Amino acid sequence: MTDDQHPKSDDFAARSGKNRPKYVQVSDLLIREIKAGHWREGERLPVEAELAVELKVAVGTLRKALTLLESEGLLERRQGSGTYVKKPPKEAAYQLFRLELLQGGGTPHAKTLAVRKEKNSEVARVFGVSSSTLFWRIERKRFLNETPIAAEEMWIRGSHAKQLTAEELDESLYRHYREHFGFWISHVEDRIRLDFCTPWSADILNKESGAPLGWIERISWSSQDSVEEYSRTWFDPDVCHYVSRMA
Amino acid sequence: MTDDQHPKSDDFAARSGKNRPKYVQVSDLLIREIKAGHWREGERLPVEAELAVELKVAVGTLRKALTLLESEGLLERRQGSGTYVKKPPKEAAYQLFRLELLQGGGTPHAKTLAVRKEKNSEVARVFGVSSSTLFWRIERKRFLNETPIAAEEMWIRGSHAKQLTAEELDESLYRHYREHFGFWISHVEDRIRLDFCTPWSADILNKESGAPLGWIERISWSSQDSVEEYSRTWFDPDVCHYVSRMA
DNA sequence: AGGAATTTGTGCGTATGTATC
DNA sequence: AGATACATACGCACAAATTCC
Repeated sequence: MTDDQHPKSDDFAARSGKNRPKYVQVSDLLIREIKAGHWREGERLPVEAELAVELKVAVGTLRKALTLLESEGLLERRQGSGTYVKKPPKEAAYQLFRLELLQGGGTPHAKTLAVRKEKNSEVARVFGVSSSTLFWRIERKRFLNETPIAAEEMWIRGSHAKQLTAEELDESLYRHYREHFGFWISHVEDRIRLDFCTPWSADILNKESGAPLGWIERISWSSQDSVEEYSRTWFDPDVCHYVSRMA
Repeated sequence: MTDDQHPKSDDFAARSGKNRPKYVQVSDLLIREIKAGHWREGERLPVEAELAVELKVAVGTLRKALTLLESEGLLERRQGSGTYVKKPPKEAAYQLFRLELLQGGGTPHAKTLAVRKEKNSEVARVFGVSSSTLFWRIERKRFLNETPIAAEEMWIRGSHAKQLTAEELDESLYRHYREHFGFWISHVEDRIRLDFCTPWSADILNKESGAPLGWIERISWSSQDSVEEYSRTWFDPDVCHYVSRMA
């Protein structure tokens, strides 16, 4: 870290074309260190006093950077204990799942029905790649408290795995992505429409063909803002509904 | 503000049974001042140095309190200018509206059909009040780009107005609440289900009775976490869909 | 247009409280 | 109980943005 109190031409500022405050530069530096694997998930960082000396900044400045990173979810700070690299949320497996039983709640659960590699020009358009690109297509049946509630098909980039079978896929695909493919979903966009039972969904949901269904089309992005998943979920409106909270 | 650096028995701590940090006490104090109308919306607060002296805290401590209040959306701080009491967002009229045309987008627009005062025990339960409480019930027709897309009925507390007619209600009820009733909606929860055209909704949406419809049940809270609105929206799935983004 | 005054933002350093180990 | 580590609090100097003349 450069020691000019109000930097005007250090490395980062020069590259980014901006005059970023020193505490932001420090936080950027720490982000790079963490992503480069300098500290592992869950590992404790050096204590503030040490790190401040090492980076040649005042403790207060370092603290501001650490606080910023904590607010962004990359670090966890515990008084009396230390500052830790935060693990991607383990319990967040179903954090982005928005279906609930009509009476409220329910524990999500999924069963993989089929996995195959294929091309799909419509899906390729969503991902913004060439229509000859191969995707993994995964079909699943979803439950809340053992009640079948939805049929689902999803696509991810074929490049993530050479082989992929139903057996090796986790309950939570999001966790599988993180632990086996090295990325994780940070935000999604859902469109909820109305559709009708096809023979496929009727079979899975045990409904008569042609009955009305809720239909969720989801695009999922990684924290780098790249599209990493596209999915379609047909849910049975007799047993569940979609819940959305916003501020 | 008490001047013990690490307060152990000031007014607030005594009342709350906790030892709150001084900067939190300061922010609590400022919240009370603002709510009491000591400073109006948009008005500038005294400069940091003055306010710090007045409250008998260090400037840094005051700054931490002000930063906290800014993060909570009560204040706005502008370098070189001052610290201002934030006005509730004007442009947020349709911020919480989540229906879009199937092809995407569309400008929201609403027409009030009927307004009347009535009791409704089901609605009273949502508000958490006695079932004999009177509510205003407002029926509206919603459009996107002049296309009729939804029929809506909503309830608000009867106590907000003695009289209320369709003519005096704004396009945006949320704005009307803010400007005439003195509260505003800060967060909502939607449940999206499937329903079918009733004679009423069929008439408004120009559909045949019994056709499937999307159904949104919404509970809206003010920033004080009190339920202030309950609404039901039936939307035509042939022309629009519900969109939800989350991180 | 431009410079001075004002006001918040950044940065430094230190002392002490409080939670954890 | 003692050592360690983060949290709070104080105060000062200067930068940057805004305002005003």
